[in-house]
Amino acid sequence: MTPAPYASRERSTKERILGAAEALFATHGFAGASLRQVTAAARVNLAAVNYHFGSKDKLIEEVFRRRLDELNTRRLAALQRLAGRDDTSLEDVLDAYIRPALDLSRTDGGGAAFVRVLARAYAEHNETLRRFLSENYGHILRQFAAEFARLLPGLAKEDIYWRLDIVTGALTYAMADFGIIQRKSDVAERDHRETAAEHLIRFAAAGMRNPSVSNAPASPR
Amino acid sequence: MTPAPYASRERSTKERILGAAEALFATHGFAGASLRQVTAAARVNLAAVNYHFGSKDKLIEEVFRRRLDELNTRRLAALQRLAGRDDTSLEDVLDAYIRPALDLSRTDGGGAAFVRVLARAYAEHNETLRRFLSENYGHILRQFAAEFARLLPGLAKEDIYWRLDIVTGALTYAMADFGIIQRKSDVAERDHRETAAEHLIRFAAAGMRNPSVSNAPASPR
DNA sequence: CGTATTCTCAAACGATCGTTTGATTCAAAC
DNA sequence: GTTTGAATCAAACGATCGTTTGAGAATACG
Repeated sequence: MTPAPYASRERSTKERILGAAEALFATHGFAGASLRQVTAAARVNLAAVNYHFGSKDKLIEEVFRRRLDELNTRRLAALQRLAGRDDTSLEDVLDAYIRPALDLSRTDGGGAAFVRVLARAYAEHNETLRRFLSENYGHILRQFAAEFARLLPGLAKEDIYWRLDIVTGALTYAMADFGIIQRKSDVAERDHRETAAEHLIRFAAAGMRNPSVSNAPASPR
Repeated sequence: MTPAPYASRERSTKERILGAAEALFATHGFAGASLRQVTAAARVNLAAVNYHFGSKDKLIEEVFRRRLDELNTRRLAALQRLAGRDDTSLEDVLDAYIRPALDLSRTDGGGAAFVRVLARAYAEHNETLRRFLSENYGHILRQFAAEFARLLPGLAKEDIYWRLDIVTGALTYAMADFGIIQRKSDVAERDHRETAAEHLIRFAAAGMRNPSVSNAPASPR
């Protein structure tokens, strides 16, 4: 009918599918969002998913890869601006870890949806996904742990990983906007997230600075 | 209405369904676990779910109600042993909040599965479920917040809710065993969880005790 | 006992799932 | 202008989903 050349379309079919899938996976989960919903939202044919990605599982992997590559790159870049410097504070390192995730959630192009997809992946406990995330994640985690170890010399290495794990939990939870605290209608969403980030960083810094616990029970009642 | 006719069986059909549903929802999610899987695991007929619960959604609600009633009761009982006393520490109150969830995850009767179901519910972001949880949750939260306010008189009420929210995030994450830290093979699971709880309580206490942040930006770079 | 009620069961319902097919359309290479 | 390979499309595939049905078995009550 219309001889509109594909190259002149706003976005390619693959990108439209990835965007729609991201949004729908965030809302309905991986099992809950069907390929018919995804392709309808992306305004492409149903068969396009299997043509371009091979299967639904491969599509899910691509949704992750697209965002995680950028998130990890940004975290590392922020960390490397601080690592080894004398004037680096604990809050700075936590900021390098937390802020890129926050910024991602503010991206216009669906980043806000992705952080919910990420949180969902943790909940799904899917082994394939876990391994995939762990591979892209362990790398980052080790570098941050090394910098924390430098700033907190009195802390056992094991304690650092424990506490970084706790921070990650609170961050995942906060980014996905699970919280009981409801944003007031007169507060913009980015201000709400900024406030959440500040609370989180302060909280995490205090928890991190705590003296080592390895040989002292927490609450001996 | 009538007393269980199959009273001689090990467990009633309803209970067997609830147990199997809990385990399968934890593993595969609400959309991912089918009623055929559930009824097969419970060794009951497929139609039994709709007969006893009305629908799959109602079954999901019952899975929550059964455990949450007990969890909330235990948290309140622990809190009321501490509330208002002179010798109550911040760690004690956090213990009353965190420990019952921990204990629940150690229950033989599938409690360990339920904490993962609970975490999943947060991720699902289902509005019906959220409202249901909020109703059973806001009640608890307010009482704990009041006790925290007593022990931390310098802290704004808003800050208390923010921090309690952060603790809940880290707790939910920890209970569901999402963490990157893998339990070593020579450490029993309950020891692993005990260690996680101690770290969490210590971390949370330090974060809670932090001076108020409401009028001071976190990381003014 | 017989009757009523509660529960279980196999079978089927229509709907929707992920995936595949084969024909058709398009842009570019020759 | 013809050929070629990539991309899109409508249609259908078998499988599985939640739910419903109606008959039969088990229990309770008169």
